[in-house]
Amino acid sequence: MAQNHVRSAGMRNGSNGRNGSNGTAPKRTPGRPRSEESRQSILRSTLKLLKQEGGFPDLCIEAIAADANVGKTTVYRWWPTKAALVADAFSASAEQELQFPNTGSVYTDMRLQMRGLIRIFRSQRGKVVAALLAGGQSDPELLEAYRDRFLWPRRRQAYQTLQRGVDRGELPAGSNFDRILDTLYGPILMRFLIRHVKLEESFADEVCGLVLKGLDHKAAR
Amino acid sequence: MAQNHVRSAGMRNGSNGRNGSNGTAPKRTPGRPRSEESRQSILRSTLKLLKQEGGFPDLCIEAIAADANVGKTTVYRWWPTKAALVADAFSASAEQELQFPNTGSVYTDMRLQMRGLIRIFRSQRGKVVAALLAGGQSDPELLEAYRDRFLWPRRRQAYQTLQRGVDRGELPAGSNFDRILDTLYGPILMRFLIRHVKLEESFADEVCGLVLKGLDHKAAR
Amino acid sequence: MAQNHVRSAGMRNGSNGRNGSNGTAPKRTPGRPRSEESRQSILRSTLKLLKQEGGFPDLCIEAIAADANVGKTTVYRWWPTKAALVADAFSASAEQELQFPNTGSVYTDMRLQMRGLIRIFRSQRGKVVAALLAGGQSDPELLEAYRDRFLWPRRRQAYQTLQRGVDRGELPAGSNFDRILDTLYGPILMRFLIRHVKLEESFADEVCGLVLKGLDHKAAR
Amino acid sequence: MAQNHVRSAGMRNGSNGRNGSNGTAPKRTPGRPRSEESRQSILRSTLKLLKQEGGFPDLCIEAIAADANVGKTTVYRWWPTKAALVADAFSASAEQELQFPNTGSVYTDMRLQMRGLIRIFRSQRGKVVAALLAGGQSDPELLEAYRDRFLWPRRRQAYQTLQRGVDRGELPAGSNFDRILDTLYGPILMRFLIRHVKLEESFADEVCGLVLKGLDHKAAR
DNA sequence: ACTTAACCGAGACGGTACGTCGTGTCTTGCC
DNA sequence: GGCAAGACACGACGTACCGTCTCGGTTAAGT
Repeated sequence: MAQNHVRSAGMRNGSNGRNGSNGTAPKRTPGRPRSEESRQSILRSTLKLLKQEGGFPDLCIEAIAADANVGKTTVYRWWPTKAALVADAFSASAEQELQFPNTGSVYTDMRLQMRGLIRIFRSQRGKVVAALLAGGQSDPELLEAYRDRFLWPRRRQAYQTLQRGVDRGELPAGSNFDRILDTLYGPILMRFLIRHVKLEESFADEVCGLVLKGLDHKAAR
Repeated sequence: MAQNHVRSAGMRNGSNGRNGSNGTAPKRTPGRPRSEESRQSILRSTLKLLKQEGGFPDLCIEAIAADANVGKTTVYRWWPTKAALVADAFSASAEQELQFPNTGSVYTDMRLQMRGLIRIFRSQRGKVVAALLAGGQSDPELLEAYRDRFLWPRRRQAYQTLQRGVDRGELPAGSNFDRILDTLYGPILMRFLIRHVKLEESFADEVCGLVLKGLDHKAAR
Repeated sequence: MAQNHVRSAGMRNGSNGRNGSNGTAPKRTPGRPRSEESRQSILRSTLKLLKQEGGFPDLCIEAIAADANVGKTTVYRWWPTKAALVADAFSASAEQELQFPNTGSVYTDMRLQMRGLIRIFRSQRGKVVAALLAGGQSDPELLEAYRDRFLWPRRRQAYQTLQRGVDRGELPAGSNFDRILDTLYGPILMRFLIRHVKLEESFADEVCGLVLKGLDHKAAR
Repeated sequence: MAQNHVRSAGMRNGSNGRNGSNGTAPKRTPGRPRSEESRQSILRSTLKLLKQEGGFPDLCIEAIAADANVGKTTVYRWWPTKAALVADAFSASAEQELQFPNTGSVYTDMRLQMRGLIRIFRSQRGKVVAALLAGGQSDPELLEAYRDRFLWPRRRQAYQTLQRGVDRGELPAGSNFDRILDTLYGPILMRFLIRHVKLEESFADEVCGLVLKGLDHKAAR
């Protein structure tokens, strides 16, 4: 629900969202408007450097500004911390992905989406997620950003997928969705972060088998 | 007793592994022996500061040395990186806890141990684990330290617990233990790290119910 | 009245240099005329801040613009450098003071005027003069402004005063006026700038005594 | 008298000044001693850059550190401000110069020394003095440094020179030395700083003539 | 009345230098 | 040879101003 940025870099001027009843004046703040070009250049450089070096801690704003051909001030003007910047950059890159399919089977829907997640975790993009979660351990705002922009949007879709399963009778009515979802995704996250066992796409199938197969006739609450 | 660090600098001298009666090599290098007092003071300060500040990234060796009343050189002499130091400090504090009980029921054995883990995660010690995992995302050695000193010792015990379940017929023969364990512990780790849902001890019961109850008559492979 | 700045940007338009009756060029450029209010506000703020902070080097245009409730652009539009601005501000504040009296005695005329100068040096206005001279050491234009607007106007009057002395026979004919004047004012400037001895008004009397008394019967060339 | 540095970069260790009655322990502070090489390198670079660029205000510590192959920290460790650094650098370069001769004539002694001063003012070194005095107008400590290291040492010598004149009967007994000296040097300083008249060596002769010739039979108090 | 042109405030922009902090290394004298 | 103390070269930090630039909005003179 809370969909705002870490510290809203919001829309101050520009072709911004409708403003109420006043149809005549789009109410721009005075002064030179923010450079959209710079903004995107910064986010692009952030992702680029985040994938290269030793992750979040070795990422330095000085380098981002240099890479983006931008003054350091411009970075600091719009993002209060390195964390907020990374969150924004990640979020900008994680727009329309990891949709849930609708195959008529909860098991298949979840399984396929989880496989997609594992694919992302194993790609370059995985480093960004790891950096975000790692950074979040010492920066509550960053963690909140991860939840708001990555976790909740997807989980809302997951709720619908599970609900379809309930409606179809595949899952018992009254199932605790969060409990199920954490039990499905937790194992993937664990292998992703701890790396004690190689994370394969097939692991999605295994976890789904373990968790969902047992549900169709046993109680999940 | 003498805990070596990640990039083992071995034991050169000092009051290490007793060799009084051993006739093979009473060899002690010349010079002043390593100060056991300093060593412990450093590890103590490391843990202390790790719990306080913004976790691993904000932890600085300068502060540790100051807090421990020790020269920076002494820290660098014995630990090659901040990560190694933290790993050692963590390791030194990870006494024998989280033993698995043997109640005659896999379900109960796992459930109780998982509750213990959640208790630790929710305590001050949790911050250290979080810091270690966070740091490990950009430092493979640190992550390896976590696995070697925290994960594997416990998991070896868990294997035995599960095996007892198999022996008793509670679990199907040929069960993939790692798959089961990751499905049990992953959800806890997920809630611990992402904090999207409050991590309660009862969550251990719920996950065990979801995962283990379905196993006694469904195949886990 | 309209004081141009060092690197004269001339007068383009505005309610400046009255040209009502002048038939040659009543030419006024089109467009909005320069805001006299802003101009004075800027000069006022410049002097104000120059007296406060650490003098010329710590004076910053950003602060002037803010203090004057004026856009930075407006300052830069009319004054090419900080130095030019300060020179203008100083110049605008250097009303007709420090007139030379005409008592019938060179000694008295000089002495009284020098006392007036010392009074100014010891007042708030002194800080501005000091800032101007200090800034001038690394900015020839600024120094030139000091000379043109402060030194020469007064010195021209001083020449007349000395000439009256020559005419009256108080000073030898053929006296080198600059040499005399520098010998009179140099000591005051020295104490003002170096502050090794407190600068008192009576010092004017002492220097005049030392320099002028010896002149009426000894040759000054 | 007060001969200390701006903020004494004093002698903490090294082959320092005799320490009282204890002949055995030269009492070195612990830790790595200050690098004499760095110190000199910094002072050298400071003078070099001060002569080049636009004087004191354009001198930047970053450039000094770079030119001296030294960390910025090292500069800041030993000199609190740019001003203090310049004062030190200047002082280190102004050791044994501008001695007063002893020719048997006050007039000649002063005249020759003043000519030497003018030579310095007209040389590259003059820029440093100007920078020091300019900086001093907004930095009392810097001005104090100028007085302590440049003015007073020389003035003490000047007192002796004048006293010899009194002893010889060239100057009236009870002469106010500071008044005389300011009247002699002030004019030179004025022409040096304001540059309204070219500063020639012969000006020393002229001022001495004007001031000292009148003294041998007129009272200087 | 309408256009044109220059002004104005606000404030974002790419930069440069600031003074500070932490890094990992080194150099001392003492233990 | 370990140890504390602490100076060293280095590099990134986050801030302050620089001088430039774009905005929307005046304010007149010249149509």
